[in-house]
Amino acid sequence: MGIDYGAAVINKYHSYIKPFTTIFILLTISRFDDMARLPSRGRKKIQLKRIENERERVVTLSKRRNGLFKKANELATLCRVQIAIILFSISGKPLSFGSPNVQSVVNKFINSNQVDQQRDDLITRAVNSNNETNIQEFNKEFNEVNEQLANEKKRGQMLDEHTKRLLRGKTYEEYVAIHGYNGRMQLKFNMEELKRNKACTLNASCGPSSSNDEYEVDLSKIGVTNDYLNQR
Amino acid sequence: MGIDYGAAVINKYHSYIKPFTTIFILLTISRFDDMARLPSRGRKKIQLKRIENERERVVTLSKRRNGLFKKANELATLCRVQIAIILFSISGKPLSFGSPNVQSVVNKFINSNQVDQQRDDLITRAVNSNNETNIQEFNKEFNEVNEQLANEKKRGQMLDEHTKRLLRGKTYEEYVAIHGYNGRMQLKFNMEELKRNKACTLNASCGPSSSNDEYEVDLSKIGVTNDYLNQR
DNA sequence: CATACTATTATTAGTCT
DNA sequence: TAGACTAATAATAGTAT
Repeated sequence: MGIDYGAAVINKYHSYIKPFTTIFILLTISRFDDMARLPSRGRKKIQLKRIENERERVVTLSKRRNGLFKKANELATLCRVQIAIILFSISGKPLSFGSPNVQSVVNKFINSNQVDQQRDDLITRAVNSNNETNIQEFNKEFNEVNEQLANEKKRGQMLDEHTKRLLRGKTYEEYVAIHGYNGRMQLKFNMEELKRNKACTLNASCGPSSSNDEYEVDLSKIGVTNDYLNQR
Repeated sequence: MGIDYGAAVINKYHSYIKPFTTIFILLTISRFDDMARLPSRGRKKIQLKRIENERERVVTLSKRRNGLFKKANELATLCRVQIAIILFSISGKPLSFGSPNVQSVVNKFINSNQVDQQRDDLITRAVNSNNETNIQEFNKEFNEVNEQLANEKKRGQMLDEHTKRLLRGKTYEEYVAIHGYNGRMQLKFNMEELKRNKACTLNASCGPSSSNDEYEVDLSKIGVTNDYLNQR
């Protein structure tokens, strides 16, 4: 941010600017046509209260729900915790997220709160129909990473082969194993020498939980409003 | 951001700068002492995988849990929707957030699902019956592949460095570009010669590296998918 | 409905207390 | 375990498609 337009570079590297210095900056700006015309349409601060316009409210719900579920997934991944979110849209639709799934988390929660077991069956069956962790999305990401891995491996092999050529058919690891390595490798290399020497020509195919006490979060300290707190 | 330090004002109001204009800016900077001395200790990007260090993991859980609950409260307030979050901490403690409260949201969820189930019981059950196992296995496998990728990249870097040493500071690609390569590299190499020559001593950085090589996986869309939305 | 864009605001990783 | 702090990264309001 700010890097694009000359002056911002100063901002990025401000820590290198000496104190009490006067600086002259010559800025030549070209092709600012679009920017000169652009109105300010970035994010704006909003009040933490119900959004009156319904269209806006629906869009905000959609966006923020996605953000919330994403955060929940990150939390589950980073900290390996079980988490479930259930919410109802404006039109009353139930939406949920669960890691590993809503059912198990809700069950565990109810059991830990010693709620009667009769409900358990209901929840188990009901939540089964709303497991929202998305396998297809996982598949996609998984495949992407796999592809990256394949590319890296290919590159590694290429480098391996190249190194082998240089080390007379041995891998770097093999070379080190044979010639010893005490944290400092005494290798000498002269490329001209190497190129003059015709005796050894190498080619490309060279072979070688158990607590029941519920934890209360102090909502007032994380920015949850008093109004909300009073509702409880 | 960036407004405080003079230069950034330019950035903020860049939309008012006329096209094809040459501008002289006189910037007088004072009291940059602190900034000049400050080390970089801001936020850093992290990988979306389990945090291995337990201390770190617990702190992250605490911080992000607060952030998540705050977001949930904002969503409930802005859009007037009912929402419940249940999560279990690393030690197994149940933590929850509910607006208006967890129990009512869970109950409503159960009831609405009972109705739904009468309609598409068979299909949803069939689709979801094995979700938990699949997701867990996927997570595991995904992380494994990610780890492999990290290792391969690290190995690639190591080989790169090694190759550079052999090729007098050039990468394999650079060397090929300079000396040509027609599918068969005519390289000569004499190891004895190499070992006798003492002019060039190479350092060993071969052990388990602690370098933060960054491999980036964009998981931004997990849990925020069309498929998810279409299921409703 | 979702998505793309951009300039903002919001969150948070790392560190220290 | 919980705050404070800072410099980053991440989310998103408003807009258009």
